[in-house]
Amino acid sequence: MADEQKIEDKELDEIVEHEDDFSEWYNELVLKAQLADYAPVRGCMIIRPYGYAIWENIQKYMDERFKETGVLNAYFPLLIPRSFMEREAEHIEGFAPEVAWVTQGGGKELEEPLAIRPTSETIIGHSYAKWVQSYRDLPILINLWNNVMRWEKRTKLFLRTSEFLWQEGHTAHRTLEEAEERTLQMLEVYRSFAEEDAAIPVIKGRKSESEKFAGALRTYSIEAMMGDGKALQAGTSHNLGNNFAKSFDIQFLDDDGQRKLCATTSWGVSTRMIGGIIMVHGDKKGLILPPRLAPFQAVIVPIYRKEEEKTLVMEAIARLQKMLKGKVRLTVDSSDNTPGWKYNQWEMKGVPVRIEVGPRDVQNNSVVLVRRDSGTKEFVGVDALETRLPLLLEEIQKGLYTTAKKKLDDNTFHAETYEEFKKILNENKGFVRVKWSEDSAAEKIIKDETKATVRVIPFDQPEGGVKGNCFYTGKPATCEAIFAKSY
RNA sequence: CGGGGCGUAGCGCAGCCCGGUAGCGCGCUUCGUUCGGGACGAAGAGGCCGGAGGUUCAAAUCCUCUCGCCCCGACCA
Repeated sequence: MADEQKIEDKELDEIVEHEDDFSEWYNELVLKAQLADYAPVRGCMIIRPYGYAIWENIQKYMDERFKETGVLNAYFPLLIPRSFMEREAEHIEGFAPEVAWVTQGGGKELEEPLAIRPTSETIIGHSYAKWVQSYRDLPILINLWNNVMRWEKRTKLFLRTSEFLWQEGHTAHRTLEEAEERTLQMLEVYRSFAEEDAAIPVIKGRKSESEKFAGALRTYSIEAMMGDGKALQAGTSHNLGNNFAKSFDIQFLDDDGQRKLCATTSWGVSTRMIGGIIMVHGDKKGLILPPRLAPFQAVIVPIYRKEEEKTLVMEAIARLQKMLKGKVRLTVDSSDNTPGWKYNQWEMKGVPVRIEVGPRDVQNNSVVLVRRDSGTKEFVGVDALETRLPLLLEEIQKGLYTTAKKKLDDNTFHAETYEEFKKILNENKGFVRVKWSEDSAAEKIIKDETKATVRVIPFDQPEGGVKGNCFYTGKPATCEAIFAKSY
């Protein structure tokens, strides 16, 4: 009887098998790993310290990369006058349905409603117009770390919330070519961040007409494959051409004496990235964090029976902490839970390495290292730990990327015909690569019938151009595109 | 906005059909024994049963109206 009860409780407590119900697995994991919690206001989320620490690491690595390219941080206001929003026709059309408006202030109806920013292109445009007089004022390279609000109809923690944190970069340039170059440069920053720091392999490419940013000339993105085969847009970079410069009158006098319009760009990555990390690397035991972004890269679990043992073990741990300080982000779980409980807890939280220190280890002057990704155990002498642990973290970082890359490759299929395309979508989970004629009407029909959309038109195209016909329209293909269901 | 589920202790739920002093598990507190893969015993603390109206001697339970949340679709970083 007692045993039966125990088994039941254990099952209750375990996360849903993630193959069975990926969505439920995801929700439970976010809550149980204490990354985030639901907020009192529908669609909003509370990011808890453990989740926020991941975001801080993301910020740190991205910010370094931005600054290397000459970008500086600034802050722009949360509230944007309605008239600003309406200046760029496509922009307001695209965003109108999801803007939240402030209509009252100080107990009085406002003369002009204020939008809570869904993105800052318009208010940026207003300032850039003031700041730019001469070609000597260009380029302007600014990034904002802020929050934005979009009244989403259906929300999911980290992936799509009404309010989310992100960075939005906004640049202004002398020529269209320079803007294009910057757009691609930032896309490459995103790729390198995703692949090197988040260990998420991505496909770089261009968005289709229907998927591009409202008001952009061209939108580029990095697309990642989640554990259930769906696509996640992990970052976007937009070449806005002269569109916003026209609407906001961002002009300068060039060295040939001509007044010219600036070309602008914008680019963003959000807390959605955290959702991506969860869905790419997580397993049935919980989260697996890439060492570079993990709040704790290793957790020390002390093991002891008697008080004397405890003293010895804790002393040994204090020495380890001292030795590893500044080299590895470390935490010690000295709570009075049992070791088994701690193992499970920290596996749930995705800490890359567990360090076990017990009486036997103290006696041997060694520790046990356990990898979160593979579960592999190794015994390491205390003296070797200082060099071995950082190396192990590097191995895990690479291993996570390699595993994810293999999964991406293995689950990217090719289809020649629409029949084949539908068959793949029914029987497999993943991306389908096809020859494509970039026909927007056809894209809409395909979406209605299969829920799959053009995620990206990869930069990586066949040499010498695409030969053959579109898998759907039969017209001559203009590119190869990747279709998938998406978040 | 459509379809489906659900609001009872911090969390997960039972009780509701058939009205009669609010229960279980986890967690929490204290003490003791434990501790190398989710320990055990004992003693405790904790609830306007989402809200408002009704019916009734009596409502978590029946009726009406509301509010909120989650999931699935249309919209999206």
